[in-house]
Amino acid sequence: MTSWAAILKKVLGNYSKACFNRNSDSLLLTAEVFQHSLLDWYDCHGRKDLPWQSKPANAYAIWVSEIMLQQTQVSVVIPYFQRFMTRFPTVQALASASLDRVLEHWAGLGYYARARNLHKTAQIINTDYAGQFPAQLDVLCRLPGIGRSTAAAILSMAFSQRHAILDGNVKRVLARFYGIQGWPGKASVSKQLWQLSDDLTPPNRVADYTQAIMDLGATLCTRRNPECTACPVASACVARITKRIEELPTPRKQQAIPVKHCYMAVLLNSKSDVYLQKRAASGIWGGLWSLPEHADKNSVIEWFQQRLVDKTSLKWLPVRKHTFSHFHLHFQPVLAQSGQPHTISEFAQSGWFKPDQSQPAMPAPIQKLLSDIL
DNA sequence: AATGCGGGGTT
DNA sequence: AACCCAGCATT
Repeated sequence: MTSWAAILKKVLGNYSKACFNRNSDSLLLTAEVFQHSLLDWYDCHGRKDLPWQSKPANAYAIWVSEIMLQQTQVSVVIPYFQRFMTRFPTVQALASASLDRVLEHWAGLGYYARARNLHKTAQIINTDYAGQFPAQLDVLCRLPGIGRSTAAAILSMAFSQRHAILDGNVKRVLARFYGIQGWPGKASVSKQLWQLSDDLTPPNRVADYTQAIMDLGATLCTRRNPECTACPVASACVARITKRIEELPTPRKQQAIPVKHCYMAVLLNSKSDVYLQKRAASGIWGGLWSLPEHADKNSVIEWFQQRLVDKTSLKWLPVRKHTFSHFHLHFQPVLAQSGQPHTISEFAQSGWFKPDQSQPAMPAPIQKLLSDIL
């Protein structure tokens, strides 16, 4: 008897009873009320001038923005988006650029597989689809870096196709509105939320609706201290009615994250260029340029000795800490100046770089280290 | 079904 | 220090 529909009927005084009388299907009815309330709110308070919003819609810009916005906040994305679109204004420009150039424009955003997938997908669209976005959900979903939610977002916002999305904002809004318990990463919970998102997605104004429900989650229905007093659907929100706003959506069970230790070799030549290696394509900082990494002290010392740097001239700098989503990294930079030009060939690509330039693409903590010490 | 993958922001 | 954020790919 605490079903959502029962609660809704009790509290839904301010939305017209005519709606209830007109249709006996409470779910369908609810969807219509929800859509109308949300779209009215969007017309007054939604965001309509983000850099990737244009009339007519630019599918390329929407795609790039959607990838950048994965696990990344709007305010962080905007300057990256501007620079990226200036340098790669079209899918053709992106497809014909080198991966290194793309990564340079991504450095600092994190989740670098997104940039590699973006580049790969640009080439696929350019060659297999004549530069035009495939406008079918299942086709889009097969492209690297595009999952169900991102595909639905592109198709709804760029092509006005009716598809439901389920990003972090929508998960939070729906988990609260329907009082759905359980971590949304769990398959059964995710399945429920996808069903509800699809139930609510309207056949008309779907582009506005998609933006509206994300705006609601991003600006009012925030993780902490949501502004329920300004929310267009607050009167029917189960979490609000049952005072469970702070508990929903259920957070994932957090486990202690490990600390990993390593050394980073900072080798300078006579011109004070720094020696960098290109990292493997997969794993942490995949494809980026970074300092030679060593697991233990002996390994660093040996590495420097091979380059004619004596053990006694090494400068052991203070340990620096960086936190990833799944582990802490404590790394100690080891600084030395080499009298000789370095000629030993490596498995990885390597070279000397001016530390004060934006090239090549470096991880943020390495960039920070070099700017601090050089 | 669970894990790997960054970095910036907030509290 | 803990937690969050316009997810997806891999295993």
